[in-house]
Amino acid sequence: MQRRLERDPSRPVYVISVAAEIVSVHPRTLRIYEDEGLLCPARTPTNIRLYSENDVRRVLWIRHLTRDRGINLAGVRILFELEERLGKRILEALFDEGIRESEARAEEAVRSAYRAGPTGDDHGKDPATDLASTATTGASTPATTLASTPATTGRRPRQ
Amino acid sequence: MQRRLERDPSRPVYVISVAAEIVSVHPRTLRIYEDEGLLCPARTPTNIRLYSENDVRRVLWIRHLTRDRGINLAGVRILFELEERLGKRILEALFDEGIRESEARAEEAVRSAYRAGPTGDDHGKDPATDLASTATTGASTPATTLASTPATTGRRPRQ
DNA sequence: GTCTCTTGACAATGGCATTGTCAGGGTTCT
DNA sequence: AGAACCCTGACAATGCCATTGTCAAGAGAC
Repeated sequence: MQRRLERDPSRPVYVISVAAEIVSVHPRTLRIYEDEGLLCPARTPTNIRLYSENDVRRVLWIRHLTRDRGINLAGVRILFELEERLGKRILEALFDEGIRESEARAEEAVRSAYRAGPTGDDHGKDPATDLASTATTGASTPATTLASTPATTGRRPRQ
Repeated sequence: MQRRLERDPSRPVYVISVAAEIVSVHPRTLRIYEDEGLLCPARTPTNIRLYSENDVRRVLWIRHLTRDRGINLAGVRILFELEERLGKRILEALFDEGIRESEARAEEAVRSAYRAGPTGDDHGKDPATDLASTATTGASTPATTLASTPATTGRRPRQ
């Protein structure tokens, strides 16, 4: 049993309050992102959201695009759509600094979350063991920086 | 002397009031688009804006993206930037209906403007004859639907 | 000389993003 | 059982953005 598996970035581990704290947003905001089709965290069999490290990265991307670049959620959705359809790497090529920055912040955030889990870091057994896999996560998630759960592929709540 | 030249879509012909009427926006809006770096119409030697058919198309694209798709100007700017850097054709591939629609509307608008010029359609000699070419228009404009004046290449007023 | 254009500024309107809260009900863990 | 968290859905406040509109002072076009 290798430790590598526990660090799988596509593995859903964070409950919404933890994820929200990691990326410094209100849980409400994460739900909104999901409603907008920008995010699609896994769910437990009992319907509780679980965010992976990739999900966290994705959220940080959204924050970068909206807060730093002034793009609204509709624009972010289009960009993610483009990323998906045109073999990824589109945003990377364009916003190198942005990526580096976002990546660094993600590293930092996740790391600090590992160090001290103030709310519910280790609340019992591994939440990822009994995963629903209900979401549209196609078991793939090959991309490096973005990717994770391609919410844009699944249902599109809003056009 | 062929009529073709007079229909060159990259040829700056419309003064701001005419262009604004063609695309059904306030002249103020066109100036804002320019300030935002989304548009870069040519200028006469005396500094008066002249919009080409491609410029008009570009504005219709902006309107489509903002009004129909809900994307804000920052998002539009990013998309145009991507179009430029990644060999064009990006938005086309993604929004086929959108393009068709926009194109149709542009055709319609320009055509109707040709039929009846209410404000100042043929106000004297050809405005394009004494063109400044001051703008960043690189004499190229090879792309079909979008292109025209790649404002994103020039000065970037706002980051 | 009159009309339109230029820039720059200010303002009003409506819409979006984010945060926040409340209610009613389910889940997890002690 | 009880506490703490999650779920959905709704409502509201705040602040920012997009668009339209106007005014002023100056210059170009006919």
